[in-house]
Amino acid sequence: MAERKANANSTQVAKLAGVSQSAVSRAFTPGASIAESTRRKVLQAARKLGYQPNAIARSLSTKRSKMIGIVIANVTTNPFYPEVLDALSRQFQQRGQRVMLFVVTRDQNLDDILPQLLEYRVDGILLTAATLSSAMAHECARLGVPVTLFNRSVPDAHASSFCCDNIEGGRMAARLFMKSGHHQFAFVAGSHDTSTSLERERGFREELKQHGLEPFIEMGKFSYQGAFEAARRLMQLPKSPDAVFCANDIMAIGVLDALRHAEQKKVPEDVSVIGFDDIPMAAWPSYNLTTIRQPIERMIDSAVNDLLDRINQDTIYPKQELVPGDLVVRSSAKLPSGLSSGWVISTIENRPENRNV
Amino acid sequence: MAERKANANSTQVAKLAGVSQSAVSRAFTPGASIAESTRRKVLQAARKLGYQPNAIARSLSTKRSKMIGIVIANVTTNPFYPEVLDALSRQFQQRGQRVMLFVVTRDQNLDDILPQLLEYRVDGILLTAATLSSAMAHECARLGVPVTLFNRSVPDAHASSFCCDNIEGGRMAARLFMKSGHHQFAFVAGSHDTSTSLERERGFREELKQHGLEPFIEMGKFSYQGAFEAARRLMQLPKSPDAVFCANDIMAIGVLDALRHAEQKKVPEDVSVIGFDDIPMAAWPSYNLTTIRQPIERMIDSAVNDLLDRINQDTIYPKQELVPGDLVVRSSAKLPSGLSSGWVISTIENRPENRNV
DNA sequence: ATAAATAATGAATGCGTATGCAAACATGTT
DNA sequence: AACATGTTTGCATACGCATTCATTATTTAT
Repeated sequence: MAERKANANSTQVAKLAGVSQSAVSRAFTPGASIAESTRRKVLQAARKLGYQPNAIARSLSTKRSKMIGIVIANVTTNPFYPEVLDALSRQFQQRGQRVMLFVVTRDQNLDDILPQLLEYRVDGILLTAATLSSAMAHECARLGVPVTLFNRSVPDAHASSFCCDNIEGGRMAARLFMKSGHHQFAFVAGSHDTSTSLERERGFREELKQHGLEPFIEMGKFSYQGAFEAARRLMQLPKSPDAVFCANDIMAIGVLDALRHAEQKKVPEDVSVIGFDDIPMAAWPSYNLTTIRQPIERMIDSAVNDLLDRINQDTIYPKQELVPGDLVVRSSAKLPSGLSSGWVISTIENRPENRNV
Repeated sequence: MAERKANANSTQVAKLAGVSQSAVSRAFTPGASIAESTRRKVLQAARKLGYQPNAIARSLSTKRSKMIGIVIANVTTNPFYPEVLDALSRQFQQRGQRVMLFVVTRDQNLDDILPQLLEYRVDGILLTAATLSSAMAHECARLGVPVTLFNRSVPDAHASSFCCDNIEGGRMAARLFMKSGHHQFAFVAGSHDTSTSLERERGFREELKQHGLEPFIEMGKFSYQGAFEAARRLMQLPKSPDAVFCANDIMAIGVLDALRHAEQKKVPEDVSVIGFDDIPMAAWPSYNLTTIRQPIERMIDSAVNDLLDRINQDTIYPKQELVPGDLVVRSSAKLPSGLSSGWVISTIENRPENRNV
């Protein structure tokens, strides 16, 4: 019985419904000027023909593709990014935008892939764990395509950016370490050209420096494995650190595993570890990671709102927003007296831990 | 100096280059009939105007969007899927296809989101961790849009499907358990309506049954947390199991953590655990999970090839492919004598473990 | 040199929709 | 009944490119 109907278009529907093609178009355009009776006729004819408006043609005509380009890296190496992608994608779907996705490696040059997005006339671009060359920033500006960076600070003022306050995060880690009486500090960096890693390092350093202290630095390459090896190198130092701050959680977990399984160290008795992000795994009992939580949902709400606003009114200027993180105290770092595990210390408010396990 | 040039089109380029609009089109169409000299003229004019072909218009004209719709679930709860998404997306990018992404929850009905893909006239659809209603399958077939399921077996013959041999995987787990002298068996299921979980359970059961054995079943809801709780329930049974097979790795890890941190059990001395997938975390020293590896790359190669082939020639019929998994022996399950940890037992070949840590 | 074959070009049209505009219609007012 | 107001409608056109077809330029064969 499956009648073989080919892909109908609005003209065919119009003919069947006994109206003009315009009427069909209006029947599918919310808020268009059309009588309820004709709309019903049209919809009925459309159903009969299995008609569905062609979004490609609509895009051409309206000069709006209703597509957002998302560029993301590190999807497999850092569980933080699948979370970001999930939240972003849901938000855009919900707001009636489709997502055109590009997965890249951290070192991949966007100058080859942004043009592909622009070819498809995406309404806006969201970059995550990826940076924008200023040539490309200008190109997007010229074409009037708003760009938003997520979790990367911005090179010039052509793009919006939404970041956790990495510097303050680094400071918080340093303060906690110092308050609970550590002596040798280390920072496991992600890379030397990523704002997140650099800023977290900077805050950490600066806060230590105010007390005349200075951390060792090791490179963890933003990966479990890289951090695992970095931890081993740290432990071979003559004065090996008893307080290790990592540029993100996945590296903190690598460090924890190295300390426990390769170095016979107890955490936090011998060495304290603090991470950054608060990925779900951080709450697992095997790790129980003390970390700086990035308020993903809030950050993404802001980023999505900003991007959609800039798409709809080009009078709005790009914005740089810094969202404060929360120190989530678990048990991978020694506690100063008066603090107990399971609490979130926010720069805004204190509230009990209410997530996961 | 940034000359403010608006978004040019082929006609403007043609005028500047002193040729026809057709020539411009041909200059950007590989293999088109155009003299090298005119092509150069066109490209030069194009550069001067900052012209880039409009893929939307091209799609309308050619009736090929060069877009693949990918629908994926569980991105945040199971690290296996970010890996899949990463590989898929790369493959398609490399083969000149853009990706339109939809992230859904496991229980979300695709009948609302597939039409959105069809509106954009995607050339093909790839479904991962999501099932296809037969109404939608028919709709896609009617419109001539090929559909491929990844990691889900197929309800009817309108779609291709690429799966790991889940039944045989379940069997392998059962055999390993039995060979190393376990007595009480359990299966931690993902859900009761997902082919992966059902098939893995079935293989496990069938193999046990041949020896007159039967496993306990607990529901782990395809999540760390769900499996954590399932493990606790299992340990409260009068004859608590000493061999637990989980429908995937993330649940196996949840079970491991529950056994160690909530139940004071030693793994594998008291209880053996086997997972499924071989996600990167499975190789971490904290877990060292014995598991059935899904050969992602191979499966994805096949899936992508099949989908692109079906896009390019509609004479090709959908295909159902079953790829054998490999038993990766680490140390979360007791070993039978003669087997040592760190080996991959494949149904095809034996080869040393060569991944991660 | 000429015929025959081949390559390059431009004019015209189509892809499927949205929308400005003017005409047609409905509704309410006096 | 005539008018003013507001709502619906269809016509015509634009969106930007690919492609067919007929024409012209170029090459190759004889």
